[in-house]
Amino acid sequence: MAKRHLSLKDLASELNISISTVSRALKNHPDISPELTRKVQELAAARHYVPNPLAMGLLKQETKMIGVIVPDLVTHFYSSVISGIEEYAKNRGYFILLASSYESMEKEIESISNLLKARVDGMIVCLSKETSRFDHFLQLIENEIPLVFFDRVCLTELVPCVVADNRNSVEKIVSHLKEEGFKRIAFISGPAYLSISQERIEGYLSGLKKSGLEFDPDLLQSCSMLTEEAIRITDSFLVLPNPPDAIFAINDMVIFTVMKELKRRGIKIPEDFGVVGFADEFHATFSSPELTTITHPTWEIGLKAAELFFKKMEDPTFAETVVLKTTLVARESSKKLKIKN
Amino acid sequence: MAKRHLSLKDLASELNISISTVSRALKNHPDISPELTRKVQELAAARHYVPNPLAMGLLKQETKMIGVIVPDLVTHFYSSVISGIEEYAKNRGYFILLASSYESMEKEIESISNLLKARVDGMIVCLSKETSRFDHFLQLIENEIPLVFFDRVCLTELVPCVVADNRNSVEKIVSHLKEEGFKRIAFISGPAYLSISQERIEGYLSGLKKSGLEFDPDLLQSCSMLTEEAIRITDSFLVLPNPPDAIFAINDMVIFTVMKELKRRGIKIPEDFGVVGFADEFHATFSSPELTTITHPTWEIGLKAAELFFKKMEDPTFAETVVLKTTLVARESSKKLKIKN
DNA sequence: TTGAAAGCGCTAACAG
DNA sequence: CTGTTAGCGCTTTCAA
Repeated sequence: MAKRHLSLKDLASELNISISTVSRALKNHPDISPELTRKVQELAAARHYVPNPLAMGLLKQETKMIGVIVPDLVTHFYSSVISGIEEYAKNRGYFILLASSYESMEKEIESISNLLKARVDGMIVCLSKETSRFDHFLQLIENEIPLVFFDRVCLTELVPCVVADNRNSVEKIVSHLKEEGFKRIAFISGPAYLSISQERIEGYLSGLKKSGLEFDPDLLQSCSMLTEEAIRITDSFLVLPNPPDAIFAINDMVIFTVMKELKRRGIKIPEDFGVVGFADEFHATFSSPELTTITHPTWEIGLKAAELFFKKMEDPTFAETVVLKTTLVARESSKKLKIKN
Repeated sequence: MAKRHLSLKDLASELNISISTVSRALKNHPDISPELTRKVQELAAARHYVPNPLAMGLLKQETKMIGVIVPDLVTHFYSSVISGIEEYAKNRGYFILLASSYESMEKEIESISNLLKARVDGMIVCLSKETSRFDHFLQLIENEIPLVFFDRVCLTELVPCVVADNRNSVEKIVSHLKEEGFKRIAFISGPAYLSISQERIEGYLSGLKKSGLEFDPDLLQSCSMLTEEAIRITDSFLVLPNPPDAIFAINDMVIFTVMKELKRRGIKIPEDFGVVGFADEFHATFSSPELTTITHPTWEIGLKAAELFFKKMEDPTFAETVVLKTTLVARESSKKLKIKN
């Protein structure tokens, strides 16, 4: 319904010159006389002329839009990464087209198809937790559509990736809990086919070894990340003949649920049970006790993903994986020692 | 870098017919013979032909994109509304172009300009908390660019709006606290020029009256919604000669901060002090005690805003304000009575 | 029943 | 130094 936007033609007819002259004047083409150039640019500014991206896109076969697919929008981790991507993209004159997979592979595939319909120039993606096959991404790669993964990644030999140092993060958690005096550390991991699950399990095993603790298979469980399952797993830990005295989980949602379940059972945190989260959701400091977590550089992950995206656009063979450092923020939920003093 | 997408021309040359025939066949134009139509459609399907939105857009002067401006992405309220908008838009074949104002009027204006450059067909906006002048929106209206506001709104005679029933929400809070036995209820509001602040203050006053409580100006404060100011106001309440025994705030961020400050001072919630939030951030149930809040139908706000947007596209004079009901979810932070039993 | 041509806004090669 | 023209992909008269 909007009024027709101003076009080069309008400027041209107003100045009684040709369209191409206007076009050239606006880009300071040396062929155009300085006075004319100035006159054209002044009129364009006065009229708030904005080039039509559709026309440009049609001509150049590019939309200057990046499709971004995340499992959901409402998790702080993702929205923060998106903000980072948006910031970097904006500075390069690109827009972001957002799509949610709602943690479903089917919706992920649908999102890709939608973004393709919108002719995005490429995509930045965090896999859904269901995604165990990668055909839909292979197809993008075959069509030479620039692609970057972050956090939950795959096909790392073909696609640039940005990930947190998951292995090291978990090692930090284990050693921190050990130092605080916890001995039997349980880990609720995510679906086995996810890269982040595998890396964190590796970190768990190596962390235990480094800390001189034994690995007990009973203390390592995979979780679909649903509330009910987090509760079920927590309960199953508690009834073990030799139960854990500390626990950490693949993300904060799960660990918040665990905390709630522990508190419901009258178990004291951190006196009886150490608890550590993963991702540092915004509200970690509002829980009681405040949650010790691994903090991810979410904004930087977004910036880096966008940076790699533009590299990938320039060089189709580019496929580096960037690993970003995380930080363990020790809060109350794991401070057994302090309490004892 | 991506391979050139398939065009009508490709299909036409493959079938040795003209482009316009292919175009017509694909939209089941009656002029085209059934067999040809079938043949064309089969080939198009086999080749996964997707019409080029840039070409369509250029022709029809529309991008099928809606610009959405929110104060930030990482607040659950906004990301949830966005999800709702996205859902509705997707079903109508529209995409969403996202922009954050970061609660700054300057960035809001910049976002509008950016979205205009991208030639969105219109915008759905929640005002930044700084926004006290509306020239930038008046300009959109003058240019007949469809616009819808949600939550924080303005220019309601000209623009369709979706808001929560703020007045009634606050009345619910006041009467709930009164019933729980609290007598001096303080309210930390937002900037005075925001519609939500005004409505909630109205609800505060009428709620007090209905509950037979007296209004004490000392107990009503405006807040910029920054952490430091929330702490300062909390402290100022506590040193009053006649301090409040309950408090609620314009949003959950502020009230979480207040809770932390109260706890830090050893004040017991809800025994000594009742606390109620506004917006029901995802993590309200993870705080300790669990936070009583007003729940907003965020998803529905998004759906409705999108619905109004399409109405506005069809009818430029349309400017209805839709008011959605909220719910008070009573949790521990306000349950004085239960505790006493 | 089908094809040719114009035009949406823009750039770039080619003329003048 | 400036104008003309073709073409990006598509729809839509107008012609055949």
